[in-house]
Amino acid sequence: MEPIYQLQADVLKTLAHPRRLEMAHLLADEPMSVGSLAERMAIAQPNVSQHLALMRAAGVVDAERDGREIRYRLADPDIIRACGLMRSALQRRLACLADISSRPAGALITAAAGRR
Amino acid sequence: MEPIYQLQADVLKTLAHPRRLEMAHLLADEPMSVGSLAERMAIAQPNVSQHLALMRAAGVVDAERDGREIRYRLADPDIIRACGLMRSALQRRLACLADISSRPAGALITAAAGRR
DNA sequence: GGCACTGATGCGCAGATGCGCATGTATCGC
DNA sequence: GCGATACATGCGCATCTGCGCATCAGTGCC
Repeated sequence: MEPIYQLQADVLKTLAHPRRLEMAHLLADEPMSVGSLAERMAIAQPNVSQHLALMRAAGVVDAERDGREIRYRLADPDIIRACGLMRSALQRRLACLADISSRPAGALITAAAGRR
Repeated sequence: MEPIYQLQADVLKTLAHPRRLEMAHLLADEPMSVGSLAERMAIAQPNVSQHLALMRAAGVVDAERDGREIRYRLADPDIIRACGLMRSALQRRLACLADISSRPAGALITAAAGRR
């Protein structure tokens, strides 16, 4: 199997979590400290730290110490750009769904069931 | 939390597996039956079937019966296009790495993070 | 109907994930 | 050095995944 699939799967797995996705989104706007992220997202600091450690290991974000804070930022904007494209596609799909919401689901998002 | 993050996380999670990624890649080239996929990828048919079921539930692929075969194809090429963009970005990173060093493959990701 | 073929599903197990919680570690001001 | 601040890490637990295996279900052909 092409190694690129394994690498990409690792990166995707890292991004495949709502909170990490939101983190990436926030960090795309501006670099931020762990505490700021925890506050903005209203979740526990150790949890934020763990997610960031994963993203760091996958090369999605970079960390840099700044005084007693540690500022995280996106390591590769291209990756998150691709993410943004996907999000657009999904939003089109959501809009389309909302448009004809009374339809035998079929192809479109059984995950729409996921839309809670 | 924005619901779009949950939806996208579900799709990403579906794609975050080397085999499913390869499947998506193969299906992007041409629609294919379960058996063909199993043969091309040299993995067991039930395994292929399970992966396809997941991708189908996430709306990544569509299924259509054709005689006694069932042909799968990509449901939303845009999503896989975004995937392709990400892959390009990662390949650039790989190339950059190969340029610099001959490290053990396991260190690739973190090394890549370090290199940027 | 009977049979071969194609694909789906159920089961069990080993390994991975996400989280809360408590605790460890590095930096700054005094 | 000491305390406070800002993150990281280890642990335990409930849950989820991926896989092999055996088996079930739908279709076409005789």
